[in-house]
Amino acid sequence: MTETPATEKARQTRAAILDAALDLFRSHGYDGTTMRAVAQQAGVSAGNAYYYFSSKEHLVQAFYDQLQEAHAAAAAEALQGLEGRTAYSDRLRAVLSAWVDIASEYHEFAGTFFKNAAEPTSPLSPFSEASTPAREAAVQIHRATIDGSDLKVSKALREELPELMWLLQMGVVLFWVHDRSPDQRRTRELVERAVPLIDRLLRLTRVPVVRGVVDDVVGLVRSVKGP
Amino acid sequence: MTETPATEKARQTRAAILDAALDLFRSHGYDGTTMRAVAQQAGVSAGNAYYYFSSKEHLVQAFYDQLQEAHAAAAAEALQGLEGRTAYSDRLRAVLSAWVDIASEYHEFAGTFFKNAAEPTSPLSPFSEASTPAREAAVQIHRATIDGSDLKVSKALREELPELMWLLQMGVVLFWVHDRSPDQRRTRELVERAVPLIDRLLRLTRVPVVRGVVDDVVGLVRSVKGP
DNA sequence: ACCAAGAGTTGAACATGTTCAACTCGCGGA
DNA sequence: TCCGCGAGTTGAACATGTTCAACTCTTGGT
Repeated sequence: MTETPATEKARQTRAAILDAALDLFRSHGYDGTTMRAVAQQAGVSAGNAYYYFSSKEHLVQAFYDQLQEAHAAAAAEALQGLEGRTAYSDRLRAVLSAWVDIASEYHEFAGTFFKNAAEPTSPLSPFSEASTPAREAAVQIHRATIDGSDLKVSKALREELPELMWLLQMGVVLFWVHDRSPDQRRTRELVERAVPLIDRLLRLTRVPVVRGVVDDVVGLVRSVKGP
Repeated sequence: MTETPATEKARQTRAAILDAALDLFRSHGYDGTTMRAVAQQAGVSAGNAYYYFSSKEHLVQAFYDQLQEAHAAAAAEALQGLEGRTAYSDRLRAVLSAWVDIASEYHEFAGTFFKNAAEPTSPLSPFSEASTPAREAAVQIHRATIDGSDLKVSKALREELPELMWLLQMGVVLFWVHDRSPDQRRTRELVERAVPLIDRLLRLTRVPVVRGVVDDVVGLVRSVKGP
C-alpha cells in the first residue's frame, strides 16, 4: 500500500504522477510507458515517482481502484436505467456490460491485469489481502444486483452468490483480456448469450433433483473460502 | 519459436543453456536467475543465449513442457493403477491428484512462473498460440480419462468435456498457486471434495429439466471457442 | 525568529533483459 | 588446398526499472 501523503502539495504531486501514468498507459500501453516518461510528464524526477509508488506495478493498482470506482458508478447508473425491471438477467447483463464499456478504453494494456492476478505473493493480486477493499466493493455491486432482483434461490446460495458472480466476472475479464476482436465484440457477445443461461441455471437450482447437489456445492465453496 | 540447431555441437550448446536455466530456476527461482548466470553456468556468453532462446521467457516454456510431460506420465500410471475401476470420479481424482503431486516440487517458484505465464501477450500464456501443443496434450489426458470411464452424457457435451475439464484444472492450478498451506493440503482437499460433486453434476445433465439448458451451454461454449 | 526533524526531491548509479556490429570457425565446393 | 559463406559467438552498448546518499523545503515547537 502507498502511504497517504501528509500535505496537500504532496497529494497533488501524487495525483499528477498517477494521471501522467494512466494517460501514458492508455496511449502507449504498459510496456511502452517508461517511469522516466511518467515522471517527466508529471513534472518530477524519475526517482521521486518511487517515493509515491514503490514500483511501476503499484501504479497499476491505483488504476484498478479507479476502474473499480468507475464501474461501480456505471453499474449503479445502468441499474437505475432499468427503471423497475427486476429480472435478474437484465440486471446482471447491465452490470457486466457496464464493465466491458468502462474497461474497453484500456483494453490494449490489459495484459497487466492477469499478470498481477497470478502472482500470489504480490499485493496486487485480486485475491490478496491488500486488494480486499476493492474486491469487496466489486462483490457489493453484485450483492445489490441480486438484492434488487426477482431472483429466487436457496438462502445458502444467495449468501454466496455475490462472491460467485464476482468470480464469474473475473472469468469474463480473462476472456476479455484475450479477446482480439474489434471493440471486444466477442466479449460482448459472450455476455449477451451467457447471462440468460446463468439466469436459467440459477432457477434450476430449486428443482428437487438439483437442489441436493447445489447445497453440497455451496457447502464446499464455504469451507474452501475460509483459511 | 526457437529454431532447431543445424549442427550437433549447436544442439549440445542449446541443451547446456537449457539445463543451466532449469537448474538455476529450481534453486533460485525465476527472478533470482539472471541471463548472465545462465550463460556463465552453460559456459557461453550472455549474448549467445539469445541466439538459441529469443527471451528469458522462452526458457520457461521448456519448464512447462517438462512439467506437462511428467503429468501425462503420472496420470497414465495413476489411471493404470485403478485397474478397471471405471467410475469417472475415481479417474478424475487420479488425474488431478497426480498433477498436484507432480507440481508440488515446484510450488515455491510457481508463483513467479505463473506471473509471467498469465500475461496474454506472452507466449507462455496457456491460452497462447505457442502453448497449443502442450495445451492439447493436457486436454488429451482428460479425453482419455473420460473415454475410459463409465460417464454417460450427451454427445455434444462429451465432445466439449475434455477442454472444459482442462479449464477446471486451470482453476485448480490458480487455487494451488495461492495455496499457502503445508504440502498444499487445501488444494488436495479441494480436489477430494470437488471431484464427487462434479461427477454428480455431470450425471444431472441428463435429467429432462436440466438437459435443455446444458445443450444451450454447450452451444455457447462451441460458438465462443472458435474465432 | 530560529532550529531541529522529518517530509519531499534529486540525479547519479546500479542491475539486468536485450540488441548488435563485428568477429571466429567449420564446412562444402572449386 | 584454399575460399567464401553462413552458422555460431562475443563483448560492449543500450534501455529501463529501481535504489540511494545527499540535498532542499516545510512545519511545529520554543
